[in-house]
Amino acid sequence: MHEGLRERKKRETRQRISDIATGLFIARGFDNVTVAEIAQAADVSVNTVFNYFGTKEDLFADRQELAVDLPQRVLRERAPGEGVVRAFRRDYLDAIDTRDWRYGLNEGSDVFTGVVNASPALVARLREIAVAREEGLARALAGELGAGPGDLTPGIAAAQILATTRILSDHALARMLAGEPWERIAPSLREQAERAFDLLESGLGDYGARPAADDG
Amino acid sequence: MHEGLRERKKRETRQRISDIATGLFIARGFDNVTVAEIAQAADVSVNTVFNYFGTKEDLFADRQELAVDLPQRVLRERAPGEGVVRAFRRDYLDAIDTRDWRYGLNEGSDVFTGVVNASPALVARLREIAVAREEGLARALAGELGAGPGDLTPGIAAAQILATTRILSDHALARMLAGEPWERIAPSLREQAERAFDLLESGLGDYGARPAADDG
DNA sequence: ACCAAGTTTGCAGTGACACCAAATTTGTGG
DNA sequence: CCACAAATTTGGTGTCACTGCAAACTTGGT
Repeated sequence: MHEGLRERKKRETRQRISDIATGLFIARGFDNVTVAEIAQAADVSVNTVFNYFGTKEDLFADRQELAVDLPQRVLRERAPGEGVVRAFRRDYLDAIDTRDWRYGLNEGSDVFTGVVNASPALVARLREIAVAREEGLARALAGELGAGPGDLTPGIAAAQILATTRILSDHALARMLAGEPWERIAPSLREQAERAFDLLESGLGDYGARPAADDG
Repeated sequence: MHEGLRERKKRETRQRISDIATGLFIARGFDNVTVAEIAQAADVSVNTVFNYFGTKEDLFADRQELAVDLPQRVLRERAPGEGVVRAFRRDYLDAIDTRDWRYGLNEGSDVFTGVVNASPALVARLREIAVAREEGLARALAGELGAGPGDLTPGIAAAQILATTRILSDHALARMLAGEPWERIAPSLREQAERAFDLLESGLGDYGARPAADDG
């Protein structure tokens, strides 16, 4: 039941391809690197690359795939009596403080984002992953709360929660890309997160109500 | 300042290509139709197709593109004193009653959806359009309410509102695809919409709070 | 009729990816 | 150590979206 030579080589080859590809992508941009090039640099045939990775985008997204069920973990591990929104609020604030990668706030995520934004294919890929995350969370919520198929609340809750974190992180990322140091970003991000989650909890109310026109 | 022969021909050609392409897509599926085929059927060269449409997906998305600023219209035309959520609630319920296409509830939208879902490329395209809609609404909100760049509320509101309509329509679409008649779908969809927009207004609160474990 | 600008077309790539059959490598029983 | 089967890699060949370019053609204005 040990790991044979075969499996080890496979793992190594896969890793080598992924690493080399990522390096090339960061250095020269996703669209300016051909799979043939990657194959050559990794000393395998093009076919082998496609044996391991179904598409070129998979070469870059690899790690992100794993993050699909992180939201479900937050759900599962919330404290007794703790609502879903509170759990995510806690988790997000914690991610800010520890600069954890799970909401894309780690160091180097600006470089990563730069590469992604330069390629429509990668942008599309990340969105797909976001959708998977949302669907996963929605399913988990529905399952745990025993919601029937006619109850759309789990889906809506999942969408709203992840939309909130997404917008918070997008904003932070934009500031990082603009060269603002993390020390300046973090405190205001904390405030914004607090306000955003407050909004989630208490709703939009009559946000944007236009004052009755009193003509004068 | 009339429309010359040139411009008319252009419009006609574009329309012909788009129509023929759409027909072929619906008949045989997006991925089973080549651009060369479309070109031949439309009696133009492949290059001409790409002159009018940047990508193959553009051939199908064409009409949807126009819908990008519909949400902004809802915002702009809301009544005095009416909050954003209420405006969209009204608009969505109206769309159900009139079976309008603006939220994808029209007849034939199930066929459309079937074609889209069968092709990853088209799915990605529609998501892109959804993103554009969201960004547009967010910008419009921010502009009208005079929100500063540090205020994330417009973005969050836009995301939450469109997420709500998206989920409502997705659900309805799924039922249409399952063959359920519209007459049965509409009433329950109305209820679900009411509840969904209520949720938007008043927030998630402590939704999903897990009861404190009293062991026994 | 004639010229300039706009449009269409053919041609020759490039690059992602599919399919397949021929090597090559690795795990296993004798 | 020697097959032998299964897994893996590889080369080859092909399709299709899409690009860039220069030639041919169409249209508007003179």
